[in-house]
Amino acid sequence: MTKVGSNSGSVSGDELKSIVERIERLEEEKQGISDDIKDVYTEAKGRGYDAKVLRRVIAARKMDANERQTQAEVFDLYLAALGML
Amino acid sequence: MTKVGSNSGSVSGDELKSIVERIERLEEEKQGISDDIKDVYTEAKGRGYDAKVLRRVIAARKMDANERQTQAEVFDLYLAALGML
Amino acid sequence: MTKVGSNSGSVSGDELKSIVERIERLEEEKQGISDDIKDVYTEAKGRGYDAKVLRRVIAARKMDANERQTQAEVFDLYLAALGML
Amino acid sequence: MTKVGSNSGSVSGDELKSIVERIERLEEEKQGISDDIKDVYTEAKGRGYDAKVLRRVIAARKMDANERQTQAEVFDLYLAALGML
DNA sequence: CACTGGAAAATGCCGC
DNA sequence: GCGGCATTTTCCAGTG
Repeated sequence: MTKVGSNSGSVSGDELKSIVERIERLEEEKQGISDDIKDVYTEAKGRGYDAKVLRRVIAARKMDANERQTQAEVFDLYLAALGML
Repeated sequence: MTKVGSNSGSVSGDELKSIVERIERLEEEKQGISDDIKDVYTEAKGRGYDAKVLRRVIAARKMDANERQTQAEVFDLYLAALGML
Repeated sequence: MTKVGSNSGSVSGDELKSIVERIERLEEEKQGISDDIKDVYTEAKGRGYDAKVLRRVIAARKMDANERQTQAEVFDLYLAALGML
Repeated sequence: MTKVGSNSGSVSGDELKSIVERIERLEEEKQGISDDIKDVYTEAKGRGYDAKVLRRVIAARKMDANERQTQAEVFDLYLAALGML
């Protein structure tokens, strides 16, 4: 049951306000970082890199090496089954 | 575990092909409808309507149809606690 | 300028309604097909296929063969430059 | 054309590495903040708040801050034409 | 033809 | 553990 339900229609404005503001503050920071990331991609693009591929590289690095290998194998297996290899 | 893992590296090409083709067929149809929608927007634009606003009207109506009031009481209560009402 | 702007605040309700309803009708159909696609993925999963990889296979097939090859080469090139190959 | 295409198959590992690492660093920070946000929601939940509603409150405030009234006149006009006001 | 903004897809999370 | 939902990310069309 929620706080709302458990106290008959009254909520501490201060407590709630604090929570909301903390979240909003964090989301601002997060947005700032997202913007920074975007900037780096833009810069990379300016230097001649292909942003799309760059994203795939980052994603690949994030993946555990073994997992990556496994997925690649399954992928090829499916292509082979479809006669595409 | 995936099919791949469970049968030592072999996949029925026919079954997979059937699945893939069904999906591709459906995606084609879907694309066709997307094109139709785009056509309507284009036509509307030709008649002087603002496509951007049109989209917002559609979105608003969808929200209407769905819930619009779901959880609204609790929501208003929170807004009130924040001094926003 | 939009229709709205060009006729001093009046819009033909019938014409607009027709447009909106046509779009909504099409979007319903589209949603239905999306649901169908989801069903096929669910079924495939039930048969042991890895849905994630399946999506990649579909995407690969959609891509022009040459373009795919090019992207793969660039991808490997980047990995090599990073000492990951 | 990408850097790749323009230099016959070779990419400066150092430059690329720098770019990739900057992005990865930023994404780490971003993830950390996401975790912080999640923590706040968890804490709020522990105090009896409904996380789902909280999210809607935050979203509503964001819309407030942004525009809320952008294009609203045209929008209302269309709604009126549709008999929705 | 690059950029912005909006739609679509994919991923991840939370609940049962 | 799985399905549904919300968020995030990716893609694409419209615009200057």
